[in-house]
Amino acid sequence: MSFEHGGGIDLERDLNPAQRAAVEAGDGAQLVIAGAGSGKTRTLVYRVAHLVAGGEAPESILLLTFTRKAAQEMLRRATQVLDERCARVAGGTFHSFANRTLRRYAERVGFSAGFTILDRSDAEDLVGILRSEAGFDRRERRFPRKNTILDLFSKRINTGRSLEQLLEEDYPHFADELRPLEELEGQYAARKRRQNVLDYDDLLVFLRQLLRDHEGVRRRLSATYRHVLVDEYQDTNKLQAHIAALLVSGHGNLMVVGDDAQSIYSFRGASFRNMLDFPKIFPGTTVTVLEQSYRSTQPILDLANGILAQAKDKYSKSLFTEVEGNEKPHFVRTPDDFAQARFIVRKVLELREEGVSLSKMAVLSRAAWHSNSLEVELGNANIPFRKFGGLRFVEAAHVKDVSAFLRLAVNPLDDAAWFRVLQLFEGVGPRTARDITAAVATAGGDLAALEAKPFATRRYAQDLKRLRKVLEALADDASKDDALAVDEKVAAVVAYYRPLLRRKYDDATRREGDLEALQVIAERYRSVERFLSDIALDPPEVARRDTPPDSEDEWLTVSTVHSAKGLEWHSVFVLNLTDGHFPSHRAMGDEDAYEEERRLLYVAATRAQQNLFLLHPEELPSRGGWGSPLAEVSPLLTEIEGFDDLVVEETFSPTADEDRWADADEADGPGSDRGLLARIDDYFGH
DNA sequence: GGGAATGCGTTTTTT
DNA sequence: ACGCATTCCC
Repeated sequence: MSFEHGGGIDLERDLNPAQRAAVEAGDGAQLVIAGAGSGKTRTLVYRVAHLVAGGEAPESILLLTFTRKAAQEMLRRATQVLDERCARVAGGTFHSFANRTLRRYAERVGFSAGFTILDRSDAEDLVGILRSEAGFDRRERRFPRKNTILDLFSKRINTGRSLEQLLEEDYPHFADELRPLEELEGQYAARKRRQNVLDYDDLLVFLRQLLRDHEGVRRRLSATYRHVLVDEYQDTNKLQAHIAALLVSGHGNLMVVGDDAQSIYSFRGASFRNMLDFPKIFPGTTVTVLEQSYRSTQPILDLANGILAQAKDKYSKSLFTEVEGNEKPHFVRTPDDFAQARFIVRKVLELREEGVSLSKMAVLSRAAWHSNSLEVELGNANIPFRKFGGLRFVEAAHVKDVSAFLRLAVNPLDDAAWFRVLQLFEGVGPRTARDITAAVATAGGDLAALEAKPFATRRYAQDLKRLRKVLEALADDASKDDALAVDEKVAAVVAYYRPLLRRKYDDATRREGDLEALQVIAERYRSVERFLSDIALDPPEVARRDTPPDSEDEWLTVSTVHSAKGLEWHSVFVLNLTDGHFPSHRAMGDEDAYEEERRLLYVAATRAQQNLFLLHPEELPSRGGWGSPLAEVSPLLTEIEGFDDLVVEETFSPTADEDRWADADEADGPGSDRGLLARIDDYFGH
């Protein structure tokens, strides 16, 4: 198409009337309620292109999205629609925007520009240190654990409720601990400030503070970003909504896009009420509703609408489509987990024979571990796949260890990093790590403290001495000519860390591979600070499962529903639709949580363009280990009115020769050579 | 007796 | 991978 090479945009041709209205709207506040697959991204892309085409400087447009990848993708598309100018539009997540802005204005909120960022587990470690310092770990009465404590602090910040309220509503059994928790919260804040570290919530809190309390800065930023666009607005929290509003306080040019029915992040304080309340903050808001789906067939939408019909609280909207196809979603019963995996393997191979590439198929689940046995079967059948969601590359213990060294080189006051690094040594546990950390802090970050009195005679004295040397080498002034590049620093850390790694893990070889990957990633960076903040805020995507190198471009997606947000595939499989897996048993007895499970299923179903398979294993290994209780069909499905008519029901059992011990070569059984063909293709290529 | 190492059971989602 | 409990070591 010619429009890809610039020369103006054809809104008439490329957009429907509702989309066009949103794209062409004038200045002011705008709310776009966009159903699944209704061209929400397209609308944002064209809006950006339209603004730039109309003469707006690209640098004065700010696009806030849920992941950095989403922003990059949109801006890439905008450059195709218009021209290269769109690549200069500012984009990223709220957190990365906060990071960039605070680096410039850190002093205004009592930090200095070199601050380091604590991810969730670092923050937990720090809370854990404070918790035991205060003696809460050795008390008679039960005291909340570090991750519960952090949940409380985080919810207070992100929802605006008070600690007292939160305890009462969500943790009544800890209601007596209000005082100590408040105290702990104060200490946590003070400690972070002293160490010049920020956690995820702080990035937002201090950005808001900066905007709210510093008029000059607010004006300058508001003048810099003359148009602010926010994607996935249903998954923003109060704090983020406040930040967006403050950012545009000078002009009111704010466009937010979202779908209340797809709000799936309330566990971290998000509220789709932000959508409902938006027009209250900005009277005169233009509201647009996008209801036509360009993604899914009508039978899939019928089911999706059916799921939503049960929802308690929503904007009403009803999706329709002109997409061709009348195949109803399949509701597939299998005897167990294993059969479920076999069904998927068989179906995936079958679809591929029909010409659907692996990259157009996805298997979605409620929780990352639900796909464990499937992954084994995919491996047996030689189906390349990539897994998204669950534990990430940079969250793996060995990667965290290496980045902790780098953090110390940048910021020797980072207690959480010390705590982690010190425990790598033989003879150092939580208690000793805490003492050494405290000694360094008292010395104001002077590494000489490592070789001072009490520790100099312990058996780990040599380790501390070497640690000091390594850290000093890393901290060498970056402006010097012979300073190490970022990847050289990573290499230096890895070389030092390797023996420690080998002592700690029996699968050290695999982990060393990850560290090599980390080194490659580091090559792209010119400063350790940047490298570290990206690791915390925009974790690089590294496939966690082996994909045969010759099929890099073609792999099946295995993902949590959360990580599938915003994406779509020709064929989608949803795993484990049983009472307790999807919905998660954790959501039982909590109406709001249960409603979120419903929206989650809605998101899963609306990822599908042509085929949707809902799987129900009738028997799953039970959680305790003993016995194998029958798994009831997910109430999320049985509650749907007319469910039986909305789906095609089928039962699948692997044939006898397809049993658990069957060799992969015989996996497709007699009478079928489809699987064989697929494997021949795999092996020889086309 | 304090603290480190070891083993066991459980596992929602993520910036 | 983590918390938790038990065992082991200095």
